[in-house]
Amino acid sequence: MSDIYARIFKVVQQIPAGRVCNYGTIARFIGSPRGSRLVGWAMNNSHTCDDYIPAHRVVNRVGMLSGKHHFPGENLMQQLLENEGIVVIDDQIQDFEKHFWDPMQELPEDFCSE
DNA sequence: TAGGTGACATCAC
DNA sequence: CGTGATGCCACCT
Repeated sequence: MSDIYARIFKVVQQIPAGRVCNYGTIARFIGSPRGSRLVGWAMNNSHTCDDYIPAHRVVNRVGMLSGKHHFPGENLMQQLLENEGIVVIDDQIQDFEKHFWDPMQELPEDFCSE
C-alpha cells in the first residue's frame, strides 16, 4: 500500500462519529492539495485496508453522498450517517458546515508527517 | 509504454 | 447564478 493511502486512511479513521469531512480538505492535509480525486479513489479501495474505514463520513465539498452507490445496499451510507446523528435528505447532508470536521484544526500539525 | 478512469475541485463562460 | 470544461494524482488495463 502506498504511503499516501496510509495517510488517507489514518486521517479518515480520526473522523469522530457524527462528523463528516470532504475530499479536498483531506487531500490538502495529507500533502496532495490537488489530489482530491485520490482520496475518493482511496475510499473506493478502502476495503484493501485491514482496518475499518468510515468512508461514509467522507463526502464531496457540498456534503452530498456522491459515493453512496459504492456502498452495498440501497442507502447504507445514508443509514450509517443518520445512525450517527447526521440528518441526510436526498443524499444531501443537512447542516453540513455544522457537522464538518477539519483535520487541519482537529489533528496535530505533524500528523501527516509521520 | 501509453491511454483511460475515478466516491473531486476549481476556473471560465 | 448554472452549466461546461480542465487539472490533478495514483491505479488499472
